Amino acid sequence: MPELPEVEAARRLLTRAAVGRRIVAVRCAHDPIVFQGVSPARVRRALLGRRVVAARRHGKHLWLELDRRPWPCFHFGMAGGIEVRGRRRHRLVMEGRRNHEPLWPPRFCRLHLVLDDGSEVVFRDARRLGRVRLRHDPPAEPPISLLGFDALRELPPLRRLAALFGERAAPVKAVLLDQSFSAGVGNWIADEVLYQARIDPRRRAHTLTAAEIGRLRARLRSVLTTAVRLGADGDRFPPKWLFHTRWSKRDRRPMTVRGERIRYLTVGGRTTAWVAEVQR
DNA sequence: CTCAGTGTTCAGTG
DNA sequence: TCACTGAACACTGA
Repeated sequence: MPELPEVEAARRLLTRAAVGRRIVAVRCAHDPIVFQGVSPARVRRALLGRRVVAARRHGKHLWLELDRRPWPCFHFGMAGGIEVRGRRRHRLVMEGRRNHEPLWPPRFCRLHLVLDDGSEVVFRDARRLGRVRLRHDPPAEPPISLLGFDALRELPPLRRLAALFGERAAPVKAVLLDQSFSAGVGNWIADEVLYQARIDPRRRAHTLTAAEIGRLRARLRSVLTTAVRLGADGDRFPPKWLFHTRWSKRDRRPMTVRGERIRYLTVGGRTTAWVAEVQR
């Protein structure tokens, strides 16, 4: 379920588990879709024996900086994630594992790394919408070079953000979802931020007032920092968040905890939850 | 059984 | 050029 907070949680997990470690074994599925045409042999050659220097992220893209290039770059698609098994303890980030599923490596494992302290790192992706690429200079190469500002670390100052919105006629939600605009914002974050900022998701971006953009910016920052602080664990998100309606969408009358009726429509090709009485 | 989905890309349309 | 639509990808869970 990967948007920026989940990818950031995975980055922090990798930082703890893998940075400073050497890769002593590599198991790689033969999957030209997930691996973007790169053969398992090439992946092995790139990773085996390397030391991990850092784990980096931009938007929803994550990569490992190694002591020699190329470096592996990950995108989680709709259902991908990183799992780590420490020497002693199981650690599980993204995908909820079914109860009583003792499997290791986990189902849908695409890439399996063993590190020199005995811990293991797995990239898993049930739907195969995720990607693993090898890059010599990730920030300078696509797809990462095509991304806009990282919505967590690089949120532009109000004036600049207003100027960027001023150039766009598309619905504000579509603009937020555009990764070449704000990298890392996905469907639930866009809905959450627009709800909290009280802005109708269909509003054309260039019609937003300075006050509205100010609210949008403040809510984007607070939603992201809160979600990251809570380890991207939706169960711990504040009860007032619209996010929780994701799980009750099939209710006859989905409501927020404030008793607001939630409506659904399609904006930017995506299902959009919103509250008509609040968002203008 | 059917259908939508926390994402992206591409072809086709207006 | 911009913006939108639908399809495709492959699987899960409601």
